[in-house]
Amino acid sequence: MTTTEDRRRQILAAAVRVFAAQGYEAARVGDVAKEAGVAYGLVYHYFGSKDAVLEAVFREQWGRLLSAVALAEETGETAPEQLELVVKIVLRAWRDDPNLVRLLVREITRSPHIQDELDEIGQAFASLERIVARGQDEGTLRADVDARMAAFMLYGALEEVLTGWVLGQLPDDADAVAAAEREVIGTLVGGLRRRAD
Amino acid sequence: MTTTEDRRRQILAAAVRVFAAQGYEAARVGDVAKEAGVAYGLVYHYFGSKDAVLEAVFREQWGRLLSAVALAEETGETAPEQLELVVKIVLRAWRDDPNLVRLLVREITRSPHIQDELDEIGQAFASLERIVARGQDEGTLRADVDARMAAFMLYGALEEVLTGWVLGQLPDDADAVAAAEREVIGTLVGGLRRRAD
Amino acid sequence: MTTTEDRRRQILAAAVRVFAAQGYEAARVGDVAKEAGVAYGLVYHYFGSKDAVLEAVFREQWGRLLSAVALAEETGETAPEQLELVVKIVLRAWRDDPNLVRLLVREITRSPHIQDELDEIGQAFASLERIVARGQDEGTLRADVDARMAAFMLYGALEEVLTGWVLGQLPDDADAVAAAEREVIGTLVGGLRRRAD
Amino acid sequence: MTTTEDRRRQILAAAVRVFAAQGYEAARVGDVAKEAGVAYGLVYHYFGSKDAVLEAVFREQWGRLLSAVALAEETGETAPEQLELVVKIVLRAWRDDPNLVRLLVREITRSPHIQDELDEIGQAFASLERIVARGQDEGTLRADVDARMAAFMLYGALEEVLTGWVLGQLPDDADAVAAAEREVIGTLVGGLRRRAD
DNA sequence: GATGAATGAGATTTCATTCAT
DNA sequence: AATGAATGAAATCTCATTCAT
Repeated sequence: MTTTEDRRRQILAAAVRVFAAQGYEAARVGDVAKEAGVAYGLVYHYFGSKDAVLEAVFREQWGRLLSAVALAEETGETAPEQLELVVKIVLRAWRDDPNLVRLLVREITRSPHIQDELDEIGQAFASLERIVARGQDEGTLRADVDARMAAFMLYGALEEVLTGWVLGQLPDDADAVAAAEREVIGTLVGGLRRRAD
Repeated sequence: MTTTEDRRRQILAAAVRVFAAQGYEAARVGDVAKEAGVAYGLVYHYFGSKDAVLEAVFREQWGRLLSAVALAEETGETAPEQLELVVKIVLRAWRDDPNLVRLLVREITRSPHIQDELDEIGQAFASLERIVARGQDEGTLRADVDARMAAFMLYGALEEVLTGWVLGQLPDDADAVAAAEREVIGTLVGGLRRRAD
Repeated sequence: MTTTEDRRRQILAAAVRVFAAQGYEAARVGDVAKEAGVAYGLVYHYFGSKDAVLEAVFREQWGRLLSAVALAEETGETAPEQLELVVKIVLRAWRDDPNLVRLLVREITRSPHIQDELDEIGQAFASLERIVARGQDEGTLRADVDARMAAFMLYGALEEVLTGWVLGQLPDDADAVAAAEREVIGTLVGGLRRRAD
Repeated sequence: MTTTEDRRRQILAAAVRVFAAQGYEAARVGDVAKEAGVAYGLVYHYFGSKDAVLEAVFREQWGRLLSAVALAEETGETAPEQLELVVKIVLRAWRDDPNLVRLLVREITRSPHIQDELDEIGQAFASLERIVARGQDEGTLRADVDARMAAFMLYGALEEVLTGWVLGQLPDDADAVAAAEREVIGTLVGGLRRRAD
């Protein structure tokens, strides 16, 4: 049963692999179909267009990551602790599904196709921004940094670490991933912390 | 005179504008030619292919930025001061040539075929990494962060700020740019500084 | 049914007509598609490129002729009789499919990129060579001619007669074709025959 | 002095080499210029077009060969002896200028560009045809072969031997060339000879 | 005469999308 | 639901020819 829904997921998972490997523009619809082991036209049966496939990946998969981030915001902890949690969530997503993360990282900020329609992305930034703002109110984060700017820096640093892993320019074994977590937290979150001085 | 080299630059400058406005994939060679005010085939006279145009932009324009970064390394100042200089150089490049920065930011991650050949980028990372390592030796930067990882975080944060400007998600008036400089320096370089505690 | 294979043949047959009429270089892929009554891209669906279409013509159509030649070799007859059979087969191919012969004659020498891959042609020469060599062993053919050289002369004479027909420089009505058969046999095969003197 | 005429010959000689190596269609005008060591545009200064270059090669170089053939016709000897002379002239031309012969052989019969304008080629055939016809009148050549057909067969056999040399499929050392002469004469001219029977 | 940059028509090829089965 | 042949617009690239210097 749910064969229909299974097929959909099967194609979506294949799309993640193919888009991650070749980039969205370079990937052909036929590559996705072949990777999924289904007929050419079936991609169009389930999704209306190539764009729609990418959008579905973003909406459905990115959502998983974003809802995790949203959960971090709900925690009763202090802002720095919430930021730490966000860093951990994002970096660990790499371990769970590197292809997905690779795709999100590569295409998300840059896809003219998508941007307008997907405010989920904006929500991630908004979420980070809110956490920072709250921290500034609480007095746990330095107040001389624009909250939105802080969110961008944090996202950028995370993205680049992921990119380093994606492109094999940074070691990505378990130890390195664990160390990266500590280092990003120490540097970024540390850099945002308000100090006694 | 040097008409030949001028023509080359003329086409390259047009390519930067067109690629920045439309994205590399979406831009047609004819658009570049028209923007440069030359005939279709002349682009192929100077560059062998559309790809080669992009590569030339990367190699030649990106090089200008990177050599500026390299100069920062030559300064006799302390590592944190050198890092501050790098941040200023990169962020100010936006003011000087937004189209170029927009292009570099948008396409560099997307072009797998370019990346390999362009070690200039690798050199920028190496430069940053060396500065950080020296700072750790001097005792001016915290030693519990891998130098290469630190370079990635710094680069990523800078890139994302630029991206924010490119996509209009961050304010980019003169004041905002000046403030961004202070904030990135405060957060990132600050986060890497060794503390008395 | 077998619609797929039919379509392939349909395009191939159209290609033979178009290439024969205009020459390979002058013919456009669109001409082939139009002649076949199919869309532009379908040619690329079945064959990967314009070159591949020509190669397919050579391999598949030329093969039919060559296998006929190979059959001549299997006959139990004497070498001169086998050579006569070969002459008849080749000259009659003109009557059966002038366009094909026109194409083969015009393009085969011109296509250096094709030649290497097509050993079918080499096999035709080898076949002729073997027949001649056997005739020399049998004592039915003169022994003071290199067998391979004899094969080349025979092939060349046949090709030129076909070329004469193709280009309208030799009469090609039924009588002329019948006469040509006798004359080529009389001259070439006769010239190779061992004589009592 | 005659610098002008020298330049012309220099370009023509380069064209022979380039056309022979790549084929006329595949060769680019720039290749000819580079091979000649002159500027691109100079080819157009001396010859009006790419076609005109080929035509000049045919007219001027082919003429040398044809006039030699014409001389054979003037000899007072019998037809078979004249044919032998023609065979020798053609095969020895290979030794003198293989590239030229390669070009003539490859393109002459097949160039749609040229054919109409160049009746020199027709004259070669006409010359051969006349020799054969005279031989039939004299009673030295068999009368049951159409004279024009005989000319075609002879030309074709010669062409294929040359092609064999061109493509390296037949040995072309001095001994082989000498043997080829005897063999072609023995077979072709022998095949056309009238016999006592 | 000599140069080679400049032109642009025209060719091949790609690939998202449609649609008959 | 599933298939994959069929379509054709649109892109890249080639190269003979022109022309200003």
